[in-house]
This record gives sequence, C-alpha cells and structure tokens, in this order.
Amino acid sequence: MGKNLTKRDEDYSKWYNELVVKADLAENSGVRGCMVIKPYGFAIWEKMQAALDKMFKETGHENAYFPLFIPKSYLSKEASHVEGFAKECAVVTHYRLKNADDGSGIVVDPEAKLEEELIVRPTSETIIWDTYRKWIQSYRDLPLLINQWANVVRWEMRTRLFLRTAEFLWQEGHTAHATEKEAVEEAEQMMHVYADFAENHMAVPVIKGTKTESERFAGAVETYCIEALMQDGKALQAGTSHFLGQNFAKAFDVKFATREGKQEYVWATSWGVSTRLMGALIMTHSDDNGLVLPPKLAPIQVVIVPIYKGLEQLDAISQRVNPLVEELRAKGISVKFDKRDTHKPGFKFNEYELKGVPLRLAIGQRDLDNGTYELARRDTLEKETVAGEEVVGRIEVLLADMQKTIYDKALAYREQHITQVDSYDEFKNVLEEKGGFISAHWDGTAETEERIKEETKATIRCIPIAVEKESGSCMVTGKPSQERVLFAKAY
RNA sequence: CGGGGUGUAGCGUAGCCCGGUUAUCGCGCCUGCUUUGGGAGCAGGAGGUCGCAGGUUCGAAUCCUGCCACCCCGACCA
Repeated sequence: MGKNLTKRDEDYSKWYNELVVKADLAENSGVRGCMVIKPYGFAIWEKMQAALDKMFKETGHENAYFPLFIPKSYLSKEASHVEGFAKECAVVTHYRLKNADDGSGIVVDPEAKLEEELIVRPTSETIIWDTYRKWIQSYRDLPLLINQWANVVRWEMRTRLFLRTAEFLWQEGHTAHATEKEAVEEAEQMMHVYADFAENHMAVPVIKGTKTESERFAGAVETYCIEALMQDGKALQAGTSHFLGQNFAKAFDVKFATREGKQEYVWATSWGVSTRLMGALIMTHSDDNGLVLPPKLAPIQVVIVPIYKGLEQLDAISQRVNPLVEELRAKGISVKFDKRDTHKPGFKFNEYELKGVPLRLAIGQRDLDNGTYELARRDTLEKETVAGEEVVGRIEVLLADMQKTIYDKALAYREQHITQVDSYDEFKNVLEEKGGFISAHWDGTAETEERIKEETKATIRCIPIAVEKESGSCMVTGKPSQERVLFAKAY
C-alpha cells in the first residue's frame, strides 16, 4: 500500500492536510471553514489546555465566562479595534424561523428582526470591558486577572485545518491594572508563559519579540508574540500578548479611585493562544510516517502491541502485560494495551506511528520465552530489546529523552534557518532559496515594511527581545537602523 | 470578492472531448477459511439522487443554462 503521506517537498500544504486527517485529528465539517476536531485530536488539545490552565493559575489568574454574542454598538467603541475586526464578523440579525408561505421550507421570519444586531465574538475585549466597568471602582479591586476558555468566530476568506478556521477554540486573558508598569509587566509575563509552554511542553522552540505597528493587534499599544518556524521554512505566530494601554478603559469608561482619591483610567492587557498551536505542533515535529508527539502532550504515551496466535497465547501475554500496565499507570504514564484481534500487529505498528504515540512495546512468544520486550521510539524509529525487569525504567528514560530530542532537533533546524543578511538582493535570494527567518536591518517605517511585503511576501515577524542591539542601515533604503528585525514568510 | 480547477459508493478515481447494454477500477466495508515479529491471502458479497435545478434529445454522468459546494493562487488573517 505504500506510504501514508505524500512527500512534503512536493506539496507541504497537501502533506499537512493529509497528516491531520489520517492521524485522526480533525477534518473539514462541510460547514464553511469550520472543522470537526476528532477525539484523538481533542485529547491532545485537552492536555495542552490543562497545562496552560495550570500555568495561568500559578500566575494568579482565574477563569470566567462571557457571552458569545456582542451587541454591535460595543464593537464600535474602540476605533482601531472595530477597524481590525469589522471585515470578518458573523452577524445575527434575526431570532426566529418560520414555515415559508409557499411551502418551500423554513425561512427567516422577517418579523423577527433584531433591533440591534448581535456579533458573534471574534474576540471578547468589548464585552469584557463593558463588564469590567461594573466590577472596578477602587484600586482595591485591582489587579483583575481573568482568563476565559471559549470559541470565537472570524469570517476569514481562506481557511485551513487548525491554522485558520472560521470558528476556533482558544483562551483569552483580560487583565486590568492600576499602573502602566504593572500592565506592561503582565503582558510580558504572559509572553514568557507562552514561550515556556511552547518549549517545555510542545517541544517547539519559539522566538520572543514585539510586533511592528502594522502587525500589532487592533487596539493595542504593544503586541508581544512568540514565533515558531515550521519545517517548510515558513513562520507561524504561535501566541500573542498585548499591552492595551488605556484604550479600552477610555472606550468603555472604566475608572478607579486611587489611594489618593483621584479617578483614573485602568491599564489593560489581553493575551491568547488557540487551537492553532495544534498546527504548530504538527508542522514542527511530524515526518512522512505521520505525527510525532512530545511525550508530555501525547494522549497515549506507551502502546503495547501483543503478537499472538490464538487466545491461549494472548492470555499468556496478558498475564505478563497486565501488571506492567498497572505499574506504568501508577507512575502517571498513559498506556494502551491494544488487544484487538481484528488487526494484525503490522497494521497496528503503522497506525500508532501515524498517530505519533511516543513509545511502542511489542511482546510475542519470543519475548515470553526470553523475558523481554521490544521497545520502539517514534522520533528515531529505533528498536531495542529490553529485559522485563528493566522495561519500566527504560520507558521513563526514553520518554524524557524524546521530549528533549525532538526539541533539540527543532531548535537545530531553526538555528540553521536564521540567516543574517545585509542587502536586499541577498534577502530575496535567501527567502527564495532557503526560507526561514531572515535577520536584517530595517529603517523602522511602515512604508518600507509594506514595500518589502508587496515585493517578497515576507513580513516582519517580530523585533526580537533576546538579541543584542546593533546599529546599521536599512537593507532597502539605507537609512539608519538601531537593531535587526526578523523577517519571514508566514502562515 | 477577482483568477484557475474539481464535484461519479465511506475514501481515491475511469468514463465526459465524440450522448446509446446492467457506470470502471483500487482502498475500505460484510461473510467464510487460512493467517498474525512491519499496513495479510484466497473465495464470495453488500454499497450509487453520477453536486443541485432546469433545458435539448427517442435516449444525458456525457451537450446547454443557472445555481451550490470544495480545493489552489491573490486580497484578509490567531
């Protein structure tokens, strides 16, 4: 039957789509731009959610839930915010259906037109800040540190499984602070939390930075972001954290009484990551045999495949395997013992590779005789024979090692794909031939940024935080520049 | 919304230009036997509004008109 997946160098886009579908993560729903996340895919999302939620709580945040519908008038209160989102909103105009007079079926009842249309939230700043006005009176009410897990809708022209769907799941944090300094620190902190999650749980190396003005979130004063590099050399924005200044406080009239008794507007942040992270996870680690999952996020960490003829042999294998399953579970390792007799072992091997299960333990008559197991790791596809008494320890070692190995591999790839250039010709050449991030000088103007985007399709992914400032001259205009910025083609 | 492409069984497809038996093939599915250490073999079987609606014709998957959906490239974007 051959390979499961097309070779990525032929068409990365097709490769990605097939991988998502065949690894049983998600599929197109048939509803415009929306996707069905299947149980296996959702199990990964749940693990991501749990780890993120824990990190949010450790940094003092609480969860709450706000409405799906936002009155149209709310959205227009912050000028740049409405400008950014107006073009991609789903709008509820009616609240009732009826049978058509001519019997042709169900139609929208024109009598049931809403006085004011409701917007299906593309993000929740407006409705949340309208609520915060009622919750905040005094400096004693601050800071207000709230997160919401929700779905949002953005009517994008073109959609793609996990990377850009019309409806997507995410979390959005919305905080209010008494001082500018505290709000900036919050926004920066959340960027670090996201980077920590990406690198230590997803094993996806990211670059922390700030966005240029034109790439900034609609309504933000500063946007912090984490940028990841995919295997085809394109960048993916994996998470953003915004310092919103007093823009929303002013738009929604959220003031508080200071210690001194003065009325002041509060300072705000918002930050979010979405199911797009699943896309980052898939495109960072996967190979042509399928998904490769970091052990920390794998719904199944170890799969045990028995190789047997007849029920008698299966019983003998089960007797050996059952205590092992218990022992591994007691250590918090998720194990699946796949006893199905409807599929052959070879089929199962391929199936679990496609699904990215980190470790596979095979046991047959040979192992029963020798007291061994065959242990195979997904990232390198290496197999080894392990003695029964050593297998638990070996599994623990390999799980930890795989988490590190796939991170190191992704990091090495990224480091090889950050190219420093000093001329525009070189820039275009590297972009075409090699891809990846390009570190270059830029004069700081939106005009030059726009020109580069039009001519090359590359955008400034971020102004990185962790690098030394270095003065130079813009590769396009030759004007002075204080620091290098990172360009790339992006998803 | 512009440019291009595709809609035939759960999935992938042949047939369409040049209308004519019962719509092709593979995967998958069901039954039986044999198999089981890397996607099993053989035999038999089930499964179809040919995207939708009109039109032309003795006759339409095939020709014409309209519509819809999806994919790719732009514009837009987490």
